[in-house]
Formats: sequence, structure tokens, C-alpha cells
Amino acid sequence: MAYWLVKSEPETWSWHDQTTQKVTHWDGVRNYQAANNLKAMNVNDLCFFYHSCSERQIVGIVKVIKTAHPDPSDPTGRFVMVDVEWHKNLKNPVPLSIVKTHPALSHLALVKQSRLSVMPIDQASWELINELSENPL
DNA sequence: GCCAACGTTGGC
DNA sequence: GCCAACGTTGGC
Repeated sequence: MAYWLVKSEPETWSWHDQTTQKVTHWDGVRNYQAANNLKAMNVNDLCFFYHSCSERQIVGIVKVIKTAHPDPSDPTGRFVMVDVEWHKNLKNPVPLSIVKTHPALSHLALVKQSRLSVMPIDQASWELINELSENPL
């Protein structure tokens, strides 16, 4: 069981869309490092759902229900997608600004590698972010 | 809307 | 295989 964080632009695919539709292909990833992370995902892994651009906060959690398979939206056939399912809403969104101020989270790719759209989250960070959602500072 | 970071492409 | 030019992402 592993933990991840995936980014989406709310203008393109929002948490509201995910809540309404429940099950989706996580397609459109065109970066090898992000694609490698997709390939490392297993069924039942959990992913934070992060709104980039205008919002910059973690808003929910999705669960992996199908491992990496070819992304038909990629004409080159090189990239993959996974299938995810709505899992839960966060009690309170956790903004990037809070993640950045927390020393225990400063190693996350969310902070250090802002352009990466799919990244692993270690268990301690996963639990801490959930705690920050339950009990905001 | 701007710009920094960084990934990709293509000429050599 | 190097690197300049270019495109894209995402934070601010």
C-alpha cells in the first residue's frame, strides 16, 4: 500500500468533477518521471487530489482501481494512465502555503519540484497532511 | 499575466 | 552526444 499525490488544473478536471463522476481515467500525463510514478501504482493505493493553478491546495483523496495501461489520448503510444475512484473529501483543504511552512514536509516534490504532476508521498507525510486537514493550524 | 524551472526537440 | 532554442507547467 503506497501513497501518492496527483495534480489537476481545476479548469480542466476538478474535484467537483471527480465527486460527480466517481471513476475516471487519469490520463494526459506527458512526463516520464510522472509516468514512471503512474506505473509504480498498485490497486488500492491512495492519492491526494491537488488543485494546481488558481487554487493550490489538496482537496480530496482518490483510490487506484486499475494499474497503468496505455493512454489512448497519447498519439505516440508511449504514455500510460491509471484508473482512479473517488475515495473521500478532505475535512478541510490543505493549501500549498501550509505544506511549505511545515518543516517535516519540506522534502516533498510538491515543494521542491513544482512542475511534477504525479509524485510519491511517504507514510509520515501522508499522515501529517491528513492531520492538518482534520485540525488546521 | 509574468516568469522561473525544467523538459523536449533538433541541428550540428 | 552536446547544447541552443523552444514549449509547457505552475507558482506568484
